[in-house]
Amino acid sequence: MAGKAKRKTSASASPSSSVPSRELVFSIKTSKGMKRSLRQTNSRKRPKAKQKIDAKKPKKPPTAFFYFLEDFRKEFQEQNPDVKSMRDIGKACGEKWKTMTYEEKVQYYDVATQKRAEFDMAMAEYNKKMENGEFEETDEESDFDE
DNA sequence: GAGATGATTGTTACT
DNA sequence: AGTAACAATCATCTC
Repeated sequence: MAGKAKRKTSASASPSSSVPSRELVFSIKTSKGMKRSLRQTNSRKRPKAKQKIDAKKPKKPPTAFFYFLEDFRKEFQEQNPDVKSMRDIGKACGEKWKTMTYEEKVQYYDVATQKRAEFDMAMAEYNKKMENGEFEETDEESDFDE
């Protein structure tokens, strides 16, 4: 296990240090709600929630919020067995998420950041294969000989 | 009965 | 630079 921290991205968590003050450059600004607003304005177009089975393209890793959801959901169900759907939980989770402090959220951000690193590598490999022509994802000219 | 949806925020890719 | 779409999950809804 020698330091495998090969991330050169801005994240560079550098957890090896005691990290008294995790200098994470997360852009947690108050300018949130904007994106959602746009989506809502345009109406979230969701043709199908069914995820496609694109084994070639690396799926997007769950965000910090989702990790928090996973943990929060368990506790939430215990405290609120009446609540069932994830929708209700999501609302409660989102509300609490906003109340959470940076330090509390940073835990999940850190996990998400690592996942992002893997995703980045997976994407790099995916792109690399693409160059090799392993996959013909691009529907430029599917008619090869037909 | 089986498929689709809705709700939450965050991240990513594309234009 | 900004927007559109998708990531997990499951009760509920629709046909």
